[in-house]
Amino acid sequence: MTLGKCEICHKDCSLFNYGAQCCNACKMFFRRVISYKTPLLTCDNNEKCFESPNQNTECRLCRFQNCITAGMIQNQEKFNLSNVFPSLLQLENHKRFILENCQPSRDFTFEEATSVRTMDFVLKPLDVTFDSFDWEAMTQITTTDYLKKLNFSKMLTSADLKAFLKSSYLDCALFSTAMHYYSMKSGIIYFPEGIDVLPKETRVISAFKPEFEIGIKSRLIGRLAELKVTNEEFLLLNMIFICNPAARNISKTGSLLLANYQQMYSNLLLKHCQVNYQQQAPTRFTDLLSLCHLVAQTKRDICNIVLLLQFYQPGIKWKAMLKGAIEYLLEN
Amino acid sequence: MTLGKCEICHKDCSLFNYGAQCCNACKMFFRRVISYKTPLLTCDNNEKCFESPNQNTECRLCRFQNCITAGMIQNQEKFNLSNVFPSLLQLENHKRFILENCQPSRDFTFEEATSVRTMDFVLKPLDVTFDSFDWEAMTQITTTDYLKKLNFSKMLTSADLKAFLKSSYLDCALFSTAMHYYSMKSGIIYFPEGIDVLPKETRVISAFKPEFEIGIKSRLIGRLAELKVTNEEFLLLNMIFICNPAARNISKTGSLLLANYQQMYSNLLLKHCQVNYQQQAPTRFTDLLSLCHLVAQTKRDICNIVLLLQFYQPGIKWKAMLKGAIEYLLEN
DNA sequence: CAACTAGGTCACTAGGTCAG
DNA sequence: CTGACCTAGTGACCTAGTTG
Repeated sequence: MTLGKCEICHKDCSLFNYGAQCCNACKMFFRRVISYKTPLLTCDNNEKCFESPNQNTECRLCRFQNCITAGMIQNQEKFNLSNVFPSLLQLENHKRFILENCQPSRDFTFEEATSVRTMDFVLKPLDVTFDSFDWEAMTQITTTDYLKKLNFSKMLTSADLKAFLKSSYLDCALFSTAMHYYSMKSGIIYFPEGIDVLPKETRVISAFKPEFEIGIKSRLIGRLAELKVTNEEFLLLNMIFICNPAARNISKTGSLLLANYQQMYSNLLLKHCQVNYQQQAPTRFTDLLSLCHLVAQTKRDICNIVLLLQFYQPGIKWKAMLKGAIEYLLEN
Repeated sequence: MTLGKCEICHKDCSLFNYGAQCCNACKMFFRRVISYKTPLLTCDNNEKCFESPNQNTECRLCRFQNCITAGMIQNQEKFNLSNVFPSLLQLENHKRFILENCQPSRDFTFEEATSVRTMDFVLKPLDVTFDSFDWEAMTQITTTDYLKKLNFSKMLTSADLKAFLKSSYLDCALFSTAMHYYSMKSGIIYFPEGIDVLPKETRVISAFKPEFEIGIKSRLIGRLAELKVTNEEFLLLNMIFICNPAARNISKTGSLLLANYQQMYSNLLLKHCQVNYQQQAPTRFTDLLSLCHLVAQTKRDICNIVLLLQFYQPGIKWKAMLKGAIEYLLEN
């Protein structure tokens, strides 16, 4: 009867569950994790339990990594629109509230912001005013904080979480900002209190062309308006862009997990389009996905601005957060 | 071998089952549903799974809708008198018990009563007395509750269930009341405790002719007595009248399902007549079916009374239930 | 007897429960 | 949190009855 072994715990087993040959115990474990019944995942063994197959201590995180490696994947059925929207919306609103009303409890570094540790925020006194750099740093910190709260973030190893956060936070921040100001009927993006997203230092750069500025401030938002993107579509698209299995330095397991989630969000968006657009669903779906290119282009524009700033204004004192972010950005 | 595709799940398939080209899996699914082995049917996807043909997630309700649309129909053989009578009788008796001994747990609206949600009843204290309007509302609520418990009701989408309930509850209530008091040897209908079915407000209407009153109270019951309608005949006739494929606002699929059931109950009644009346079976069958016109006529009379009441007694405060019911009635 | 179909059986899996 | 055990839905396969 026992024709094989559980791919996770290597016990004798002939069952198939969630797409992998696995015993009942591992099935139940996987199910509890992916259904967010038991969200906390840490490893006391340097996240290397699974590297030695004869190890007798397997922590929950490493056990889950094994599940993903074995190809286990959650049933799409419970991952439906009515389950997913409310939590995404709540996270998005919470992020916006923190961004507009709080400040970080101290000067976080880029490495700290992209680590597993959570960051504290305190209410911002009314007399504190942020300049463009402050807002940029604040946006990055709230965005990484937001990304860490996503369900699948808690299923990544600390190294993969870092790789994921570094690779996705900027796309997420850009897309989310554009969507926010589009929904406020604005044609360009800015920071709260009407602060320009481009620091004043850029004004004196002779090589700085107006096309650049327009590109950054209104290319993405303009397309959102053209397509009349709804909030639901944005939330799903954002997840699809974020779950990038090709994130730099990510492990094979992390990549698999992100690919699974990207697939599920993608299916969900297609379904959403089919319900709302019938025959035009494939066109709508493609139009929405093509926003990905605009986000990437905006990111390249920002990269160029940073290079120009470094060249023309070498004396700028970057905040800890921005310094690290820029280093990562220019490493590409 | 594979000359076509399953009309439900679109897999390659050359079989015909239950009147449609369909694979074994869909055959088994349909069989289980119509035999009430697996009664519960809900959709998490807004009941639109079947609107997009390439969807990978198909819920049970939508899959069943597809079966009906493909023309699948149950074998009449298992749908015989000895299977059908006991459950119909039990539902009818249960409704009568609730009507005479309970009251709604709160003031339901017409929309609530015709939604999928079940309604709660509580035992009526002995000192509570109902007037004519109370009884009318109570009759409508118990009737919709009764209709929701019919097997095929659980196979309708929520929208179709609403359309079905709104279109059928009054016929059902009128016919059932008439049958009840005919079987009690009464010549006219009334409400429990001897309450007049016509509210006292009608007495002062000058345009109110006695023929009207007689029509409503004794036309139908008189004909039941003339024909000496048996309880079995009533139960089947009631189903035939209720399963009206021409219900207003019903979808094509819902209409098909009701037509199927109407056909089956109709076949059953004819068979029942043949057993009990031999050569006179066709005559008996036609006589019984003609009761349909009397129910419709009684409904028109009620419609007229409501119009008169609204004209002569504009100050009446209708209960929530009656208000919605009247609006629907007068929309025709 | 060969092709076909209604209905039965049963191994299999997703998900729930509950004692430990 | 864990995992043995339970339940319900599923669909491949089987059987018996029908028909040309």
